Amino acid sequence: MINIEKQYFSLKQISESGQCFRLEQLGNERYGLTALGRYLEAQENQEEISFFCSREEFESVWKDYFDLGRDYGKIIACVEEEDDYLRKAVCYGSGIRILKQDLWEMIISFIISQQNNIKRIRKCIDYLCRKYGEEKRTEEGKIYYTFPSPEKLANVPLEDLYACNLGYRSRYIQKTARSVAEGELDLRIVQSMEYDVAKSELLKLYGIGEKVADCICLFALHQLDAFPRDTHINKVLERQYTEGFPFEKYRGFAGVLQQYIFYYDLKN
DNA sequence: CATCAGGCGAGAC
DNA sequence: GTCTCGCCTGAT
Repeated sequence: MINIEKQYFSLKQISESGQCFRLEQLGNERYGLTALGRYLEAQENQEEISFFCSREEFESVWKDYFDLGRDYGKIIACVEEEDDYLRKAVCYGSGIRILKQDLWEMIISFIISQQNNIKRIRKCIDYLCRKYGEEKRTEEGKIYYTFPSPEKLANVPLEDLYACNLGYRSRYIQKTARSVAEGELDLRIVQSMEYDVAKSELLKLYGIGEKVADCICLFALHQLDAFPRDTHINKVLERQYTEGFPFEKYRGFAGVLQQYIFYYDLKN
């Protein structure tokens, strides 16, 4: 078991912020995360978070996944004094971090997210994993399912995708899975591209537009300049930033601020 | 019963 | 380039 001081780190807020759909609350302070082909349980109280894994696994996998090498206090400190709205937002969601999630999983997850709510997105992804993912078992006997590969999803008949309640996104998922499986887009190469280049490559995939491409850049590629604009964010920008959001002042981490704003708006 | 959820592609202009 | 429209499904 590994204990982490809970400064700028809240599993509850990360889970609720809607960037990760497979981090679920199991009990009052207990969380389960399925990611990177693994399963991790964690416990969170006021002061600290306990990870139930070895020191080695924590150091080699989860430390990077949770972006623990970055000082989010420094980002929060950059928020302008006179921007009351943003100061309230970062204060309210100060435990949010931007995770480094799997690229393929984020591509499909955020295709599913369009015109959809978090509860149903989770349900769809869970169903896809149970049906087409690989069944695994932890040492403690917990059964979990990995995220299905591009090859696997490419071969699922359209009607079976519809049966997963994916709706019109079924066609997007099938076409995108086939594009990736056939090597039209090499995901390993996308990982090392500049933000603008990676985004334009993602936009070529069927079912991926501006908003979804930015979500993928932010939550998988860790391109912190990506600033996904959904209906909520657009309303906030119209309401709070009639002169325009000061992107130039927050270069290099505007996407993190987007998450604070999204979360604050979602919960208030 | 209507409306809306973290949009997108296709077609018109 | 910009605009409009239709789209699966479940919750309210």
